[in-house]
Amino acid sequence: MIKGKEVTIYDIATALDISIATVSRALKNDPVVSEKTRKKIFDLAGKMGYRQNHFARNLRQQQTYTIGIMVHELKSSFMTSVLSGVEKITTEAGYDLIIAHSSESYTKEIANARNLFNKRVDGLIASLSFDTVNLDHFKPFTDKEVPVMFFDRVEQNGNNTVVIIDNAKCGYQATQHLIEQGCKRIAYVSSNLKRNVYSQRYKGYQDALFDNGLPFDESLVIINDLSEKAGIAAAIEILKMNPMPDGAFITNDFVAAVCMRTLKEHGISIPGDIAIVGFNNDAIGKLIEPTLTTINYPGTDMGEIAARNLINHLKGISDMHHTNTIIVRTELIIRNSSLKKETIRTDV
Amino acid sequence: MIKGKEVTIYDIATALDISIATVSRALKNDPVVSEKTRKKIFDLAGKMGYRQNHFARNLRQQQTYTIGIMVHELKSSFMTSVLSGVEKITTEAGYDLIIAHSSESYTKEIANARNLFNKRVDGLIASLSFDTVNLDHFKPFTDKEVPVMFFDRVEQNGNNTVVIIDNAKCGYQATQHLIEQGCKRIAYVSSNLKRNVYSQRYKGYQDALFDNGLPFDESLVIINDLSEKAGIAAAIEILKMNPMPDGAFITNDFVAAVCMRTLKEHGISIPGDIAIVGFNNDAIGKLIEPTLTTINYPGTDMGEIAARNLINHLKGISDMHHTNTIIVRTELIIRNSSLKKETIRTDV
DNA sequence: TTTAAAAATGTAAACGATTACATTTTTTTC
DNA sequence: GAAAAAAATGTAATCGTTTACATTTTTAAA
Repeated sequence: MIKGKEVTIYDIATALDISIATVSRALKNDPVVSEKTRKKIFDLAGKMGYRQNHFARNLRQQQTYTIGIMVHELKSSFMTSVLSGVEKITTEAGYDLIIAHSSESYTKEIANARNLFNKRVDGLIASLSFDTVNLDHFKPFTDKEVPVMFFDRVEQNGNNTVVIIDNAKCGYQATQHLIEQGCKRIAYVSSNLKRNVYSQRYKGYQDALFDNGLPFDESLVIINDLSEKAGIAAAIEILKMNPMPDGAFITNDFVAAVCMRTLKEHGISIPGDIAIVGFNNDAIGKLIEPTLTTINYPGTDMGEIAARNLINHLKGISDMHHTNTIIVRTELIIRNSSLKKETIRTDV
Repeated sequence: MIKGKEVTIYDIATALDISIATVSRALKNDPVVSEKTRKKIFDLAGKMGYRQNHFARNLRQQQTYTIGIMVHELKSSFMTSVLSGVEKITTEAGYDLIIAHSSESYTKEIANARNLFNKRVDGLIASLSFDTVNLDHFKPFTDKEVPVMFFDRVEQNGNNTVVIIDNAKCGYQATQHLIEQGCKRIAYVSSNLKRNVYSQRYKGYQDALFDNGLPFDESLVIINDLSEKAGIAAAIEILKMNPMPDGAFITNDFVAAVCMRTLKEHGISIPGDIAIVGFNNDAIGKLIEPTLTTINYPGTDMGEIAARNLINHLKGISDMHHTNTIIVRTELIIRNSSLKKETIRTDV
């Protein structure tokens, strides 16, 4: 069956002298058709090179079998992990995936939402951009009852279903660890506090200080974006602090790595002069020197969980709206950038 | 127009008491409809919240406005760059993108090809897996005249259209650079030589040795995959070589970084004892110590070029088949891992 | 004003599946 | 062996566009 016109159920029906209805039913494994004809149809379909026309099916069924995913960027290892988790589940379930990224721009995010809405995705998975101010652009989806699953960067006040990690706990853990290493003045380097991930880590940081009887000093807080430039700037600022902090919790591994490089260039020793904890468990953490203590952030799991819940909802297996918040487990990975007290580790 | 049934061109036609044909034409900006009615139709469509049904259109037009991209993995910064380049172009042109990745498995690649074929993508962009042995699984596409654009890892013997870099030249440049730094025994660490990217770099390596009157020594060649384990293994092998090489061309930045880490753990100084050149210009190159000399690999450009050519072909603007090979420019980025002679650089 | 040409609009048949409902065939029951 | 029940198959409408071809309306030419 090389080249030429596409094979349709009409062709199969004609060849077998039966009706298209039976062919259609057989191909869907509808138990109502007899085993004998089912086999005949499958055999011929295979031989003729039949492939289902999804457009005809989707048009008729008013479903797209497509799910959209909106992310703020594609280039971090966290996001590619999420993506591959989502892709795994959606592919298994026979759904297509449309990926839209906003490059952290609110305007672009709105455009993406509109685009995916017009493409009529059956469901949506989304993580918010840096400067997203509200969720109005998701209203068309909820109005049309298209389920939306938020992950990582979310807005928790509404009654959205979200998949997140416990950012406050992680922030607390990271800070607590630095304190245990003897740090007394701990800087907090992070991003836009409008986003839950950063504000919650901030809260954890503050709580840990408080619980350990350490003063909170706002001049130790540096807020910027996630660029290389921001990492360098943070280092410069840290160098200027007087007295210099003896610890820093930097909520992104890449920024932490850049920051560390700049500090080292200025003769600062890590962790000797300043102990550092990052966030995300990017691959770089094990390659830079010293190796970076960080929070492991299970991207693949988050992606799988978000996708699985969405699809189960679509298939009517379970109702997403009953589960409001899913929290994924994390862990502190201790490496050398924070170990003021203990011996060098090369095992993690 | 919240909730309820979807607005169709029938609704618009009825409301305006004109025919659906005119509505359809107006919405496509067919110049045959008068400016006056066009405006009326657009206004009402906006007001009623009309959105085109792509399934009806695609069914009728026998086009999917979807292009597929097959990659061997998603997690490298090179591949995400390619992806974002492709995505940019396809989105602008109104095409959807379906991403399929094979995790370097030939079997999975075949399955992905079949899947995308059944989804009836209008065009395909592909980079081959590690152990792909032939291109038979792309035959259905060529049979149905679905254009296929290969990039990076390609098979050049057929008459495929390919977007690549000049791997031989890059290999030559990297090796030449090491030689200029005084290296006499240069190891070559790479992957499966079945893939053009690695075999061509190998050729460049050999040619550079030859042109400089250096002997080619097969015992200096290490072939493995791209994993962390492979990087460590390569370092161990290098350490065992006697005499140890004074330079190494490692055709992947991540592997190079891991290898360097292991070498340093064994007390080897870089570039003092051994100078190293990587490949890809990953972000890690600027963060590890010493910073990594590498070949800049323009992922975004490759993605954009592949996508643009494919789409121009689909739109009939140009014929892909006239252009067989597109070579994208690259450059050697010299950093500290290879500088035996010159002074430390912090500027690149 | 009539007529020819050009511009605008309309009619109706695809595109390829799904599925409610109708009909036929087969099996079971008495 | 007839009637009833169950199983299998068929008929035809439907999903929302696009577009070849037909028709009407407007404009230009004579």
